[in-house]
Amino acid sequence: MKLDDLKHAQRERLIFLDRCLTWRGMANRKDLIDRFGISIAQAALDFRVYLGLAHSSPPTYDPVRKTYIAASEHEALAPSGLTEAFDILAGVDEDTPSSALPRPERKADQRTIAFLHQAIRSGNAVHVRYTSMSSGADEGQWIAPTRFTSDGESVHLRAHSFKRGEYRNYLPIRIDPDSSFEEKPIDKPLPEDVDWNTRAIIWLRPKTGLSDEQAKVVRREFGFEGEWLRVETRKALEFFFDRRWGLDTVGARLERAKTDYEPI
Amino acid sequence: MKLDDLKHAQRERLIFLDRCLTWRGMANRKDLIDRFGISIAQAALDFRVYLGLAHSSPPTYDPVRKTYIAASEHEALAPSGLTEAFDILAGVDEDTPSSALPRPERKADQRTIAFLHQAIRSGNAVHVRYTSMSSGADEGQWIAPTRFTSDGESVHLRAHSFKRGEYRNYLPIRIDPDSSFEEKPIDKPLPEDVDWNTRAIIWLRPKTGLSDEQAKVVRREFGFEGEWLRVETRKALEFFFDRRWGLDTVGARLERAKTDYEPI
DNA sequence: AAGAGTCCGTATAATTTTTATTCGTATAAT
DNA sequence: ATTATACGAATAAAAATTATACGGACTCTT
Repeated sequence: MKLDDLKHAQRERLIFLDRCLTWRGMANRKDLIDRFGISIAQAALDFRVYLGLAHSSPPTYDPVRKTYIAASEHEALAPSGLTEAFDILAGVDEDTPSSALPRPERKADQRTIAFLHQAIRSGNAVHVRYTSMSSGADEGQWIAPTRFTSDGESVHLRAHSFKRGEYRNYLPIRIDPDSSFEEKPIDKPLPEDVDWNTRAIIWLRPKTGLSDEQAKVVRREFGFEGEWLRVETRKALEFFFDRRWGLDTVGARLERAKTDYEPI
Repeated sequence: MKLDDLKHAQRERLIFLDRCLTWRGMANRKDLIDRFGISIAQAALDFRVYLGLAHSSPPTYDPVRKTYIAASEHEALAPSGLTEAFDILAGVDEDTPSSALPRPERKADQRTIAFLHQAIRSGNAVHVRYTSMSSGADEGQWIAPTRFTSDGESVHLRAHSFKRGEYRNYLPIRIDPDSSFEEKPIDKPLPEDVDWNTRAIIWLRPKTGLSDEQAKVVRREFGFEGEWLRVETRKALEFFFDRRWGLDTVGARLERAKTDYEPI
């Protein structure tokens, strides 16, 4: 019996349960009931299924505290990062501001995104008017969108620009919603998107100048033991890396050691 | 009939369906089947329920393209931001690197987090050894944890420091996993966490020096019409704001106009 | 020391959700 | 014409979930 053998709904519930045990170290049927709106009986069944799955380090019921307590050597069924599981730890008050810092949410026009998605699917070129920060609004141009990407901050459109003769990242929000979005087939095959199909392996190390003690903290914080932390992405996204990881700020605690490229 | 009247599982499916229609502009039963592992029959039922709910702007079936197409004035049942719905647009290839830039994942020790969570729940003080970046490891100290917070990058612990006599934000990863985590009741009531209970209303405007044209783009990008963008958070989290929003970088396109504080 | 409250557990039947299966329609591609 | 792929609808069977009732262990209050 494995987690994957279960139906989607129950699997979701058990993963939630697993995270409660992992990060809170405790769990109740009530947790499941509150989160998923199921009955007590079903929550009890879920617990029993969970106990069946967690044979390596099963939680135990503590009658004094009236909860299940995770084993001290608890092994998560579906490992998760702390950031990912933050909602499990954060108490939610409806009225007051969240306990999470609000993120800069980029807006986007649904219709525009749907047009672009459509063009990607059909493999057509599409006509858009694009405003770049530097050169201002253009007169309209044909681009061949290939996919959406994300730098963690906002969503980008990866597309071949016929004007420039290369692949570029576009911000959908800067596409005029009143563009024609006219589609046309691509006459000759596009060149390969080399940067997309190149793996960028970035090796990071604690910033030069940190004391040994500090470097040790940084290593622990980012979870690497040896000299370097290895991060893998695509060359096409590498441009966003330094900003996303804060390497360009004064308080940076990591710096690049080297970068390897290899075709995918 | 409303979305909230449904059971959790079906609601999840309809929200997914809603997002497909919103951002892709199209949806098939197959989308539901692939995502949730349900049967064709159930997917068909879900579609019918969705059509019943979306009375204001129902999608229509296009027999030529063999899909449902969102109405051009489609109104989302459960509005979502583009970032949030990115996974709906991103094609997932198992083997190749993701189309999203990897984020710096902070590690954390599960056992430590569980101890802290426990202390928060019971309202006890807890003994920890903390390593700060500036002053190095300490000899151990008592803190009274109150809650977890998040700056979007990593998770913090909000706690009253007896040593400093004030509330502070701690990084759980910097707590020595071999701390005693001994608990003791708090003898006299803690002072109020004023910064936590103060609302910080931050007013942002397009950065001085941008052209009118550029300012217009910034306004559209962050979704505000008037002079300012209003963002609300807690004073206790304000310290992280500028970095999170990139206001401290050279390429910043927003700047603070003013900040108002009011008790919550 | 007794009683209330809360968590747990089990078990049954009733209900709801989901599946499996079959049949029929429309469109496009070969 | 045939095949393939979308769709819809209807049925019975299977599975998941609920409602309900019962009992045990522990804590807290009276």
